[in-house]
Amino acid sequence: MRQHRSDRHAATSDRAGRATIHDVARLAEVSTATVSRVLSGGKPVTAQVADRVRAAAQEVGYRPNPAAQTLLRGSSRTIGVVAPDLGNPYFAEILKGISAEAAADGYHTLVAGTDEDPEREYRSAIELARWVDGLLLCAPRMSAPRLKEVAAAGRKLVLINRVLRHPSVGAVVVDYHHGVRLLCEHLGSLGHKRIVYLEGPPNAWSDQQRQRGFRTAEAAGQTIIRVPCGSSLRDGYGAVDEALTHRPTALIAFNDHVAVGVLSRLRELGITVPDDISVAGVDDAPMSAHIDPGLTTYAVSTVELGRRAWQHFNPTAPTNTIHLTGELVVRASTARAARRRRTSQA
Amino acid sequence: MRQHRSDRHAATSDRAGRATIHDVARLAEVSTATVSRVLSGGKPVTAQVADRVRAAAQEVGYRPNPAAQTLLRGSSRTIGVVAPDLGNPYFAEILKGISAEAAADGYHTLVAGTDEDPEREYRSAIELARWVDGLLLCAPRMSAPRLKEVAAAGRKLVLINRVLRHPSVGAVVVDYHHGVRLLCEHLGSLGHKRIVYLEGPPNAWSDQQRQRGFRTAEAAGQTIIRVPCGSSLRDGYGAVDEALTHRPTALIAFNDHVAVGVLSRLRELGITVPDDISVAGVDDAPMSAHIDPGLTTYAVSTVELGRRAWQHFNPTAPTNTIHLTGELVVRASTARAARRRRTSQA
DNA sequence: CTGAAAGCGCTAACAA
DNA sequence: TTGTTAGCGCTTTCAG
Repeated sequence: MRQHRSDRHAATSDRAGRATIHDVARLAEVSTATVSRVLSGGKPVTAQVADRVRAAAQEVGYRPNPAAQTLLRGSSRTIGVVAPDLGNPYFAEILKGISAEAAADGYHTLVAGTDEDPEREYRSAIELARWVDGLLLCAPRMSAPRLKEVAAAGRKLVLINRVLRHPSVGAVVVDYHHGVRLLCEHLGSLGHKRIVYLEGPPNAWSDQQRQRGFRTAEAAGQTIIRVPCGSSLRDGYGAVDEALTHRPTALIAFNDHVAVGVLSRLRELGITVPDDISVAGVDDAPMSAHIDPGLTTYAVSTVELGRRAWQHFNPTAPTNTIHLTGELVVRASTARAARRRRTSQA
Repeated sequence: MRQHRSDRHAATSDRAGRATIHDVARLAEVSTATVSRVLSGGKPVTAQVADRVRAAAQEVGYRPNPAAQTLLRGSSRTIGVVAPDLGNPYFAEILKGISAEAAADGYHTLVAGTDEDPEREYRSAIELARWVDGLLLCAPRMSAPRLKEVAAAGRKLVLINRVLRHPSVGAVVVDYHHGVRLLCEHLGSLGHKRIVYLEGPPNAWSDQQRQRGFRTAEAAGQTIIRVPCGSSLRDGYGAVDEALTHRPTALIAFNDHVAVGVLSRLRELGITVPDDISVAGVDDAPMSAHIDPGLTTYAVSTVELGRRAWQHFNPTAPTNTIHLTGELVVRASTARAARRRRTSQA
């Protein structure tokens, strides 16, 4: 007993999807070519034949084998998305946006998380490149030469929050330099002169852009102290104690998740925000408007990010770098700097 | 100028990945069969030939075409994950967990978000079913008959937070009945007798399980008032005003995200948690321990969920329903019920 | 141990 | 309008 089965009852739902085009052709008494023509549509076929084919296809529950179609067409109608941390809401939202756009155009989305590991990132990208029509790398940490390897291994490469000098690689980046400048100016206008920056992951291009913003602030006379941290809530929580040893009047976190961790630890320590210290984040996560105190941050739309990234996959689109500018959102976590206590040794 | 190119320089990185097995065979002066044998490993080949093949493959940057392999093997080494909302951190974490497990075993992960739409959910599932070796549906909203159709259309179906009477469908579910009972007992012991439940999405099986828990609480003498809400932060924010018209002493939200929205709105209204009203969530989101006040909730490990789900894809695993039990986490958002004011009309 | 040939399921070119 | 045929890139018999 193999593929065949003329029993009518079992057809509709039993092994739906396993039938081949030959089964349909046999049942409709036409050639496989005709079946293909009917089902792909827009081809010259007699209405009567078309109906017979469709009925047969329905009956056996035929769905074309996508691997066969891919092999033939040379396109899987699939894109790949690689992100450092799929659990991070920021990347989750980007994934949501891009996969929705892709689905609307009939594309599937393959994902891979890399746990911030540049090596796994590279391997995942190379691996997926062979499958997909286009590859989207979110905040890739790998080196530029490897990025170029990936570009060469695949059809189309698009980067989010990373730039690469390469003729065929598109990118969508948030202007974090601008964001940090806005944040620093805001804090400066509130009298803050001594600010700790809780740094993001090493190798993160977007952290380097923030650093540029801080250098601008330093040139303008502000004091910026850099403390290694990371990108998650826990990282923020864990970096507070060291940050405080530098006696800042304000903290700027790599992103809002870090900032939430920071607020949590400060609360534990009995330090009031914003009275004792101001805190700001970056990215405007959904929760940032809803926590207490509301978080001052730099807001960029992740849906816009996803949408723009998808546009890059349009073959007619120019392969350039799109810069997205956000805006300062001032909430309750920042306020006028507390007068520095002369000697505030605990 | 088509596929061929004997220029040595261009080989390594230029069009890496586009070379076919024939290119390698030609360069190594062997048959394609031998190339295949060498590259798939474990086949009898002379060491010398193997070296020559590997060198040739390296030189032209050969990577096998996955569509061809899939067509031949009948397996894409890919699983599909469908979730109502990819941006929701709960599903993002499940996706992270499952895709990490899958990747560790050499499987890829296809994703689809459905925006809570049962119709799109069904279509995505049917679509993916043809591609993948296994399908994971997170909290599916579609009807049982349709679920069975999906099960029939694909190779292996696993459900998260939904059960289905079907011999070949596995499931991993959280015992929300238990969770809600714990939450109600906890609140009961604090003197709460009038509790509003902010309901989850209609059609959500996991909401029905919570409802069972509430019926148990009602049988034990507590008063539960149900208010339609949803699953997101915004939903929670928006449902508070109606909830308050019922004058509860405590609120239980469908999940922690909803609860955060609730806390936010209560704060706006000048209502203090837990002094004026207690609030609890479900799922123990990462932020729940870090917000103010810390959220009392029912905690289940999403990584455990993902890991168990992956186990179901092991062909030797029994196709049963795994029940995951969580635990009550008491934090600052719940406290003894305030003495009811006789007439507290605003 | 290696090569030749068949064929996975489908679509496109060419005939009829 | 329809059928026949070739072949996408790979793996796997079956001979040698």
